[in-house]
Amino acid sequence: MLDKVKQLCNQWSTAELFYHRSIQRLGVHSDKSSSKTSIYSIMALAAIALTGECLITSKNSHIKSDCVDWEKNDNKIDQQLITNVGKPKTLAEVENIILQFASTVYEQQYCCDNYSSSNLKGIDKSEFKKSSSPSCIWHPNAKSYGTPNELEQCSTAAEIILEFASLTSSAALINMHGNLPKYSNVVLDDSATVQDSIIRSPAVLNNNYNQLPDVSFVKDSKLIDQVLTTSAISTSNRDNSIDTFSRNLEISQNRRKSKFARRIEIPTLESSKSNNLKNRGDEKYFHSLKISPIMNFEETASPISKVDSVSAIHERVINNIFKSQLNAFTNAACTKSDTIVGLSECESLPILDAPYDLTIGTKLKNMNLETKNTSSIQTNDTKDISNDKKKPHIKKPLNAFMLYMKEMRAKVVAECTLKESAAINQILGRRWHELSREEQSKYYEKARQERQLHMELYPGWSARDNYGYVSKKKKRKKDRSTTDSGGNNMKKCRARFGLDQQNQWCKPCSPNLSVISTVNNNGNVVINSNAAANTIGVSMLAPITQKKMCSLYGGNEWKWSYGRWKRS
DNA sequence: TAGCCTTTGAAGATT
DNA sequence: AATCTTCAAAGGCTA
Repeated sequence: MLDKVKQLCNQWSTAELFYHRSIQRLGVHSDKSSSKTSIYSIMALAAIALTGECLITSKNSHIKSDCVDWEKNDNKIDQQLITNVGKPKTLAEVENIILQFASTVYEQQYCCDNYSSSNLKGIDKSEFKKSSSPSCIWHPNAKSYGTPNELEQCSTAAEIILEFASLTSSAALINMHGNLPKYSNVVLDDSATVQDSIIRSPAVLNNNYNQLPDVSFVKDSKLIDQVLTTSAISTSNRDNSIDTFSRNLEISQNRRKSKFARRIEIPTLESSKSNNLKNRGDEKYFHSLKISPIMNFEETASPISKVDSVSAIHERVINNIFKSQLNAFTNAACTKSDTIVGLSECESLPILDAPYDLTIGTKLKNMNLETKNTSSIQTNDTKDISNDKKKPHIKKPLNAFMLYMKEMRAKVVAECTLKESAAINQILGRRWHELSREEQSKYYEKARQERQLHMELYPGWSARDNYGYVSKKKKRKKDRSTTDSGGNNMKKCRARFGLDQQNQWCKPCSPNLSVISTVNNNGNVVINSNAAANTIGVSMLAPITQKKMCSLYGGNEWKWSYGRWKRS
């Protein structure tokens, strides 16, 4: 198991390296809005996965026998892939394979471009389709882009990737020569080509849509089960695992609008169905294949919905597969480091300080930077320095408001044309309080999931670990301001104007939304001078605690209810 | 260039 | 138990 995880990690890092290098060598931009590039990317990724899998499984004789089937095919690429099975390929060899994959696809596309943009009259489309339609690169013998039943079955992750990749490119090409759809409701970019419009077309996407969620070609049900059980959240759907997996795949396609999708105007009845799929561009399939935590997961600014939640879960599921295996490996390596032979291999493994949240890629990128920053922070305390070096900085999970703020910030910025975060945060704070309990509960639930996931990913982590991460200078200043204005002034204003004239209080004393507070676990309302005591997430307008209220006005029967103090 | 500002909530630290 | 402190995000501003 340990060896497998090691190999998986190595394949992982190698795949990423090869992917980027191949993209560079192709001279194409990694612009995700380019559907052509996405196809290249998928093909390259598929080739990488295949290559990596050959390396991994080369020790297994039964796998090797699977590879023998490829020899039946005349494809030179396949020949190359199996040439050195069992021997680690050099960088140049792997890159050449990838480039051949990509160039093959390009030639086919270029050829199709010419045909599609020229006069197709007189050409037997079916014949052309038969001869030029690309085959599945994993199952080259399956010449047709047919129903799932016609597909050979897959049993490994790499096979699934390849199947997706092949279907994606196949679907685009076949549609070019099949039923060319009408795109009256589509406004092309100036730079958009006919080819672009075809590949991005709803019909093409529809075709893909019909194919992709179907995982019937996945032979090994354990694989699906593994995917599902890795998610702590989706366990309730396990009984219907295939459907759930399909839904996750389906919904994940719709996470983010493509550049093209944003330019679709005036939905018509005819296009209503396709508009539902308008975002399912090729890049979506690339997104769906993003199994590397290093690849960016971009967050949308769309409102929270079930779609988003499931999509997020889907992302998490994929990432968790590798994280869980890596964690298992890491823990085993640490606890048994004395007994593991060849531990030096661990050092060559990529450092996957995987972040906790849903935007895995971005987080990882940031965290890597922050880890460097952390190590660069110089203090006189040698203990801190040594600790920083030992531990990568793992950030706190976002709370409900932070999640809300992250999502709505762009919207507020667009509306208010403000850029200063402090001002925007004030607006967001007000809007947060204007939200209904139901609306807020969505974010609380999301935050709860974040904390849960964070706990699973970093079992030993504590918020205490991050104490002192921010400079102590800031702490000193805050302490001073809190003492000066928050403490004494509040007493003065309350004493001077009383609770009935809180509108006369100065800002630091005012029980406005910035000072308010919360109901703690005991039902007491607590002042939130700068932060809150242990809360249950119920924000209410209450300037003082019950205890203080009682001490000020006598008795102990005061209770905060529906926005005002009442004697019980 | 580091820290401030500004928000709410979670959690650790302190009283 | 109650209260205080810190840190999560964000990006313009300031010393």
